[in-house]
Amino acid sequence: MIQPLGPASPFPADWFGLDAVTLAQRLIGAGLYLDGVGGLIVETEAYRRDDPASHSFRGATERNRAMFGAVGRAYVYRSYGIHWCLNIVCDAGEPGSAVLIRALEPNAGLEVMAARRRTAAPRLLCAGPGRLAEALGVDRSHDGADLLAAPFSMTAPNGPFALSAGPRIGITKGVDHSWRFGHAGSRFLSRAFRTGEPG
DNA sequence: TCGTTGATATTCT
DNA sequence: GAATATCAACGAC
Repeated sequence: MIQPLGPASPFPADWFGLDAVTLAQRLIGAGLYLDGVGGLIVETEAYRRDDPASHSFRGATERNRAMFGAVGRAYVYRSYGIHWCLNIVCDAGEPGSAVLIRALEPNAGLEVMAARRRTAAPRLLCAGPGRLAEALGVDRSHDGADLLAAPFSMTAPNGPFALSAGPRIGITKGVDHSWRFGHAGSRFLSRAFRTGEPG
């Protein structure tokens, strides 16, 4: 569990101007809430414009247009026809980057999440991008929404945290990058990391 | 605990 | 038509 060291402080909006890999690491430990329901980010993945695994690789389309818009906004897409997945758009000079939020350590609105997920096991509420979106109530209506304005809110990480890194999950291209990051040893991850070292 | 598989919508070829 | 940034149910051990 991530132990709070003090009161939550606002998330620094200028971090959204960082490149996706850096932001993906800094987001670990940050709070993410929708209508007050959510928790602390424990797992992320970075996707860049020049990255064959990224939805933005072949340029802007109707689906991915949020990735080419303002930073700090949500990019929400349908995964495998069933699930919604939530990204945070960022930009280090060239549009088309985002960080996929893969898992939260839930700490607010546990009852609401349990009802939406039809399970009360905290470990299974937000462990995976599809589960996380279902628990928070994220859907297409949130595509393009500002993560620092209602109904969303974010808090700064109360770190530093020990990070794990490894290859991204579920992709067939760009597998040579270790752009998946997590809070080392967290039990709320979608999957364990093979090594404990950041990369 | 592990591996396999079906469900399902949207995008791109 | 094929592929997909996933999940849960199920059966074999």
